[in-house]
Amino acid sequence: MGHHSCCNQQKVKRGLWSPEEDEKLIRYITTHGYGCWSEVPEKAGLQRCGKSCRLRWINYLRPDIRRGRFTPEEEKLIISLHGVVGNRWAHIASHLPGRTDNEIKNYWNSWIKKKIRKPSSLSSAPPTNNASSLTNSVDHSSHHHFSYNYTNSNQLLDHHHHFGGNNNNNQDNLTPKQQPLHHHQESLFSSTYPLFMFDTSSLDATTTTCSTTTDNNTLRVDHIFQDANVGLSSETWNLTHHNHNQQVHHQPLARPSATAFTVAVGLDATNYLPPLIENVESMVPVEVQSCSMEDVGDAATLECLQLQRHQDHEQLNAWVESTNVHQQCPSFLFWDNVVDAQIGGGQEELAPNSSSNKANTLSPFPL
DNA sequence: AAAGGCCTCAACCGCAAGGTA
DNA sequence: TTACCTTGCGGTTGAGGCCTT
Repeated sequence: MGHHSCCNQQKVKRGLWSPEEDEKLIRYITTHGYGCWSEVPEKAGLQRCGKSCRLRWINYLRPDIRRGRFTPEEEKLIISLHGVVGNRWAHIASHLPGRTDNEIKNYWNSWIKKKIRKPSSLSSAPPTNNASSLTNSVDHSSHHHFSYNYTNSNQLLDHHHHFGGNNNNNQDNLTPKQQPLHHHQESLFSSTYPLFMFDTSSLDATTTTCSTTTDNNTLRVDHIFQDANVGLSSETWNLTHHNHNQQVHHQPLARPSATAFTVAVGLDATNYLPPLIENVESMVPVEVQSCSMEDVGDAATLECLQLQRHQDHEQLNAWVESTNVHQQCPSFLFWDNVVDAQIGGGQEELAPNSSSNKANTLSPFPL
């Protein structure tokens, strides 16, 4: 088994840490800090690699670590966040003070297994998927594709929405086994729904819709946004961040073939979760760039988002009209209550490029 | 009581990104 | 520009404890 470059010394110890090692590491870190982890083992008198020391400290020894069972609140938050960011455990952990990504990851994996093995607690639909299909779904999300294979697990039925340029792939085509999905959605959504603005130009039937193309009866859906307890603080939304995020690495939010999902703005500022804002912010420049909305510009995008956040549909419609966003980017689509529409049936066609510009203006989905 | 399966979680591995010389 | 190093992240493994039969 290969070793890391930092761990290729013969004397490096592996495996569980002894109390003595812990004590050495704690003593060293508390007195010297950990400027360079690669130097820590030597200076602390440990026969470990720096990486191992770092992991031990971060996941176990640091003083602000919080151990013990997850509270229901934490659990809810994890579920919600996982639906938003997928397997980005570090990101999720940033919302849970004292919890580590490793802990959350372990918890999630255990939780998944537990739910899989308890089909009786799941939906009325008979189980049609096994653990492997679920594992696949997790793998998808780990690549930040937000492509979830929804099993019959009620717990795992993350809220999701489909984006249709083609209603042939909508719910009408679902088998009876798949249709109860909306029931789960309803139970999992709260009353406040996020609002979306995204580019539908690159969408196609195979990548954007609620389809039945995957293994067995699994429903594969591009997951955009699932939890309503996600808000955007206007204070945090500024062009500085925006510009910054244009330079940083963007995690793709859709499959590479469909750079569809751009802006998700929560409406409930009271449930503001700071790190998610970063996520939201990071989505915007991608679309701004891809849509060639130079004339609309960053400031206008900001304005748009803020209007969305305040649910000021009238002003937002005015904004849409004034900026000629439809002409410049006809594939942009705005809507709110997308979730509501999906829950409520959502069988209407989504027509981002319909003859009427109204179809692209801000109006409840479906249009 | 014993054995086997299951579950939890600490730790490791590989990879990618960022920094720097 | 490139190579190397460090750090951080997510996936995976495996030891040990717990549970079931």
